[in-house]
Amino acid sequence: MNAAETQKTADFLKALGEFNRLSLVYELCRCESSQNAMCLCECCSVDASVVSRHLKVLAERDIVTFDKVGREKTYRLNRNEVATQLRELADLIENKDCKRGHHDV
Amino acid sequence: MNAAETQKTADFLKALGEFNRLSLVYELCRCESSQNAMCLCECCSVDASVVSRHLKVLAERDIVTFDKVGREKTYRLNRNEVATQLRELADLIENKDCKRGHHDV
DNA sequence: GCTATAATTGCACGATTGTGCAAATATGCA
DNA sequence: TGCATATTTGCACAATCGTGCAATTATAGC
Repeated sequence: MNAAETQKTADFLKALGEFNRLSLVYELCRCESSQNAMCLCECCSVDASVVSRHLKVLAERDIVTFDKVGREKTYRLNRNEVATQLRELADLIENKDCKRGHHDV
Repeated sequence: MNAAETQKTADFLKALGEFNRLSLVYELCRCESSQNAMCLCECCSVDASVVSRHLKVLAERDIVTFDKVGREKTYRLNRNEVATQLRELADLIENKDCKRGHHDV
């Protein structure tokens, strides 16, 4: 596990590991269709600018994707990608394959 | 998903979502046996006090457990618990069961 | 064109966080 | 008892982060 990969995984987890951002993810999880930011604002009681910034962080980590329709941006959760990343980490931690190779740097 | 649960999950992810802490987790992942903090220090180039604090955070979130043997504390990764939490989140996000219940607060 | 709405950006602020160093504490061993 | 080693704690500091507000940009509709 090199440093760059570790950093990338840490950034991914950190993006999810904040209350309002995780709330946004849960909110998007509940929605079958894409949602614009104004709609998502309602799920966490913060300013629209804050939601905008949180969504940007989530998008940077590929946790959400958006389409621009008119003046709105509609966001959707990258369900498969996020779930896959979490499961890969779970597999690594549960250790299917790394117990033997001690200190194989 | 109530606020307390959301906060708990966010705290768990935040604990994993820091470079040196995740490095410690990976290091423990590589080790079949428990490791004391001094040994773990070697995997991230920071002061022993920093490692001590990071391990405390990981222990608070039940990511690692420790035994005290003499003046040493030996840490081990809670593989199953951590993997389970990650998989549960993955399942939730991939949405086996919540798509229908819109706004079921 | 003008106005209303959606979203972003700049700025400021307080809170939290990661860190190193030195001191303190705890324990093993001679 | 005294010294060495493992770990924690107190302190300080810089950096990051989450936030609100006001201003700005982008776009739809009149």
